[in-house]
Amino acid sequence: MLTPKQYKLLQYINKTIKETGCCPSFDEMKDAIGLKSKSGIHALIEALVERNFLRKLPHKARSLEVVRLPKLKPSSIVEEEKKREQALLDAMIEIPLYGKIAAGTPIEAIANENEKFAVPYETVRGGQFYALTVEGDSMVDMGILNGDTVVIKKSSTANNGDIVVALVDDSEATLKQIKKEGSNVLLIPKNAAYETRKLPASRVKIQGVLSSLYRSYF
Amino acid sequence: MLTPKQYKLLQYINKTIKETGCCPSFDEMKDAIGLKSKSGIHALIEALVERNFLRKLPHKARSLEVVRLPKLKPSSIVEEEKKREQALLDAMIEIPLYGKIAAGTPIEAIANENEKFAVPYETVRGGQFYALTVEGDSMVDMGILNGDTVVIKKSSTANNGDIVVALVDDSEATLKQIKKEGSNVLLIPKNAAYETRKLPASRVKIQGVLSSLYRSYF
DNA sequence: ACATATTGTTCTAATTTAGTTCTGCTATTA
DNA sequence: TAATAGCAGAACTAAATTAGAACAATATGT
Repeated sequence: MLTPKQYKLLQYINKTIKETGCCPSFDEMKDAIGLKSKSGIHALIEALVERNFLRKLPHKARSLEVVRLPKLKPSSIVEEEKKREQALLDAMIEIPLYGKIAAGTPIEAIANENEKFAVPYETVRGGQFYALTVEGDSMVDMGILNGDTVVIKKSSTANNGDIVVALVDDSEATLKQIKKEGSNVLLIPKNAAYETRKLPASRVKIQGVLSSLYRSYF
Repeated sequence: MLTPKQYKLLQYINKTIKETGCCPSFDEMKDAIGLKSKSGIHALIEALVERNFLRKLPHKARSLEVVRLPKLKPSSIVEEEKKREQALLDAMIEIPLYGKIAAGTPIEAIANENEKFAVPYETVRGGQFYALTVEGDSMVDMGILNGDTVVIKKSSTANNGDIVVALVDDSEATLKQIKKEGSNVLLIPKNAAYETRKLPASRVKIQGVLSSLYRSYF
């Protein structure tokens, strides 16, 4: 099967051919995908040809043909399955409540398997999840308050702009928005009173991505 | 027969390819099935390839393809699903999701009994509850954001400082902090851009008190 | 046919991401 | 106790991605 870039390019090629009737040039593709050089497009196309998703004539301009597309499940089937599973999956499930997050201790170290937090099962499908109690006000501008419970999806990777549990120097866990900047990582608090931290990527481990939030008013 | 981990991994790979069109990386797989190291994934994949459930291109990243799926689930997985069905009957309760709150319409008028919102049973004992989707930013300074779901306990009274669903002139329902001032009532938004409204108590009916809040980040 | 513009190919090299291998720990079982 | 399976963690190897430039083949207009 395909890598994400290969998939993106294949979709673009297919869409363009469908819409315009002719195949995009390498330069158009590199712009569409967001590359600065078309050599990368060449490599992606070679891979797609090798995997039999594309066919082409060598040295012929705009001669690509889409052989097949990765078959996504038709949405009607997805809907059907969702409905059928709904009854089963709407149940509550308990996930571990690991304690408070703000600063100081890696999460594994304070893991206490006894405490649990109940969430609807459908919200924690497709991954491993845990809950944390928020301590402090470093994220108030995104509506994450002291005392809130956040549900975190375990992951060692994240996208730019995600709110993550980041472990710094194997010793300090914090909840912050993350952005990559070359070989550095920015940990961005959402409160004007706090400052963004810029750290080499090697000092920061991602322990999970914010998935949902729960707050009680009693 | 497959081991539980093998079964889970195979299902995850199949689901991911069907949904996204591209193959997950070892790191994504380890997060999804709850391993901390990808060496375990390697072993599982080797086993699945050997048993002809998976196929891959040698020396290519993200090249897995699902050959077939097992007919039988490992018994431990069956057990787990049974347990979950049981949990469905025990722990969960659904409350009506009445629609959006911001302004304009009394809640009863837009009540749609079809939509439900699942919450842990313990959190909605001792009263009648319903859920609303927040629309607008008039409460952002208390961490209540556009799109959040709030759980409201039905009540016609409230304490000073409570956040309530208030019905003004039988026509307009809003979520605001409430304060009594003699024969008047203050409806206080929590956003500097909005102004507090002061109304005679006779024009304001309380429809419920904010009990908890839920937010999803996906 | 000629000149010129487009388009596709190749190469080098740096960086990031992904896959493989190995070592050792732990719990289980014979 | 020894054997084994499963997994964590690190070290290592390999592939994918990206950029830049040079170049080759093709297409186009005159």
